[in-house]
Amino acid sequence: MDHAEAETRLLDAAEGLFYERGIQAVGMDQVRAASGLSLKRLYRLFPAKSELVKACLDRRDRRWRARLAAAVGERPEGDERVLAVYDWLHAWFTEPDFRGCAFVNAYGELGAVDPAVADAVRAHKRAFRAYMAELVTAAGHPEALTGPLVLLAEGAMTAAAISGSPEAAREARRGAERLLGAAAGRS
Amino acid sequence: MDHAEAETRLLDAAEGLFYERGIQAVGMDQVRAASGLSLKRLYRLFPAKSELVKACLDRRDRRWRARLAAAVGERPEGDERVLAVYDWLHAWFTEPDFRGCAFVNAYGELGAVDPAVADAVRAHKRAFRAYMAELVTAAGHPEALTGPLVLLAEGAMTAAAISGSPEAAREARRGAERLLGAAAGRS
DNA sequence: CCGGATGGAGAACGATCGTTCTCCACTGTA
DNA sequence: TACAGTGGAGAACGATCGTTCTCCATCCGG
Repeated sequence: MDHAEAETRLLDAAEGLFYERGIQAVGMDQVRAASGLSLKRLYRLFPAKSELVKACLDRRDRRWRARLAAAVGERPEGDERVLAVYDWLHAWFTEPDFRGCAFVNAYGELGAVDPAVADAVRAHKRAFRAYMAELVTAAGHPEALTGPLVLLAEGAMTAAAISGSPEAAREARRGAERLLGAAAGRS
Repeated sequence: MDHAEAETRLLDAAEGLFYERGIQAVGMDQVRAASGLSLKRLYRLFPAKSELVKACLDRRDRRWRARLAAAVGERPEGDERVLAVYDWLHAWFTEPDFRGCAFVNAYGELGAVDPAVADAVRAHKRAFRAYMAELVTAAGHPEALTGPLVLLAEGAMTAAAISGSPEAAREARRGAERLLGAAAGRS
């Protein structure tokens, strides 16, 4: 197993466990067992748990935004692309292992105690907001609509996690349709 | 110091520390030091940390909803009362020690690992949603508006926590005004 | 076949944490 | 003054965790 594959396996295992059970609740030995690597190799790749956490968050940020952008990109330009965000959220919430926004979870757990985590979370949310602003202005709406639209998405993530139902995405979409003027909405 | 005062001091200290730094990051000895109680007395009041955590969440739920209801009750009936929620959120976000919704934080940290925490969080959010539904229908709006209005508030809590700015409450209010039909809004 | 390096398995270490226990100072009573 | 009982301070215990170290099997060039 070469360096790149080891790192991938490690990040896959760590990210999955951290997301499923919480970061502090997962020991490095469980990460080792799930990744199949030896503890020595694990610590050569990431000399401390905090660096492994940061690497997981960074990779998840890139993947999450890429998946969102891919789903949005399939829709025609305009309001449809804004609303596609909520449809993608619904698909995400429906995944069996969905447990909320990993960044919100990490912030609640470690934001006050680990500045690197807090920074990563802020950067992720800032990037999401910037992306939404692009979609909103590209659809010809005033940028001031971005705030509420972001909050609907944000609220849907935590509401879906806590309630265990993807319905919040539908509610968020209905709210977004109304905010946008209910012109291009489907349902 | 009698039983009731000891319990109050303990819950005050524990809730403050848990909220400020996260639950797992605070040791029972720090709770003891902050409360001024002895470890023996502390464990007589709550035989385990998990029960102390649950008591903190329960008390915080009652106080949080009472404070919200008090602020809302000062406004005239109708849309004003719905919008008062967001104004109260803004005041809350502005408090110097604001660090997001304690229930969302607790859920991210322990929801997957402590069912009592998960239950308390679900109950809190359910109660908030029911309260919003009351305000929405009392103002003569269809109940279907409750979902998006709740999500705006929910999203504002986490956005304000992560960004460190209370501005999200203003954005949520503007979104809510638009959802309600922009009839009774102020700004 | 051999010697040295590599890496894996897992024991070991030091710190921390939740919880319990020990010891003692103090109180109220006769 | 003697004494039983209460409660506080903090040591102690056992478990867990992040991290490092030890030991051994395996491989490779000669």
